[in-house]
Amino acid sequence: MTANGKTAKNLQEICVENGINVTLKRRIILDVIENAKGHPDASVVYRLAKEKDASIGIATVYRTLKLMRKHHILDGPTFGHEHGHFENPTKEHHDHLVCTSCGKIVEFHNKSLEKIKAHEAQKHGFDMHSHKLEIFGLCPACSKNR
Amino acid sequence: MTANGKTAKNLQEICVENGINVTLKRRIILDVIENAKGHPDASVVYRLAKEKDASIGIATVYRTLKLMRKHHILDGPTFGHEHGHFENPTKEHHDHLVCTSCGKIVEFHNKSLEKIKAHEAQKHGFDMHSHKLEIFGLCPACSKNR
DNA sequence: TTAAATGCAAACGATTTGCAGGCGT
DNA sequence: ACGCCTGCAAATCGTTTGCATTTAA
Repeated sequence: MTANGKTAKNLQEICVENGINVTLKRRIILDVIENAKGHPDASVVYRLAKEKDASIGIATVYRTLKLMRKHHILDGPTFGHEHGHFENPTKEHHDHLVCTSCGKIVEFHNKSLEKIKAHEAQKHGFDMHSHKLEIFGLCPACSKNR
Repeated sequence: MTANGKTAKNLQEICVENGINVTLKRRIILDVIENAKGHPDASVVYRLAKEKDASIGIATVYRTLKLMRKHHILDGPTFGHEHGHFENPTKEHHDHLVCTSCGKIVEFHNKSLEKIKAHEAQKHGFDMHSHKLEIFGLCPACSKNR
């Protein structure tokens, strides 16, 4: 947030600050992401970008997304925790801190958090049967190495 | 089967309650998951299961895990967004209620929740850069149809 | 001119599926 | 005997990479 209370930076500006060369294709991809509803995946971005510039290839989309991740400009659930890890539900519920650099996972439990989850579900008329919270960031060790 | 529904059930019991045929191979896989440290993925489960029964194939592991997910017995990333969805960090954060029956998604925002997230990250020395909370259950409409 | 960026297609790793054989009831 | 369960290998899906070409500073 800036002093005037508005988030002023767009993705393109953030890229420039990070020394990323914002090419035409990359600009199109960034535009798509900024204007996309919800949480698009690579194929959605590809489709939307292709509507604006039919010459864009899927590889460029992936390469651009990866570049953004590397600079911590974009991130998302599966970034840093790529595929199918499972949880044993017979253990007591806990939430996760996930290090996006080394993959380290720290479990924690917070009663107030659980209460709020239940409350939000009830508030929207949902019959909750499970929930998952993941917090992504840098663990102390990786944080130090920057 | 457990005498009362309150004491800790193991995965095998939960399967029986769900009408799942617990075969020898499946029992081995369930054992592995219950005793595994941390958050194993399919290949880890496969490796550990194979130590107990060398004839187990990777396909059986995947089929078993999928079956568990279908019955909401195992929780995994597959529950929500399977792969590469990402979030535009310039937008305001929100959490999700996901209906496991019809797929409906309701977004919500809760300031206390956000505070607790930040607090937990800080408490464990994590430099948080994103987070995701998903609450799974039945939406009002699907809840009514049961 | 030269390094970075790109498209295409092949490669890759994780997961799924078709099929033929096995097992339990 | 019948249908569920399984292993194997091939297929599929999302993602990455090698290479030749294009682009832009």
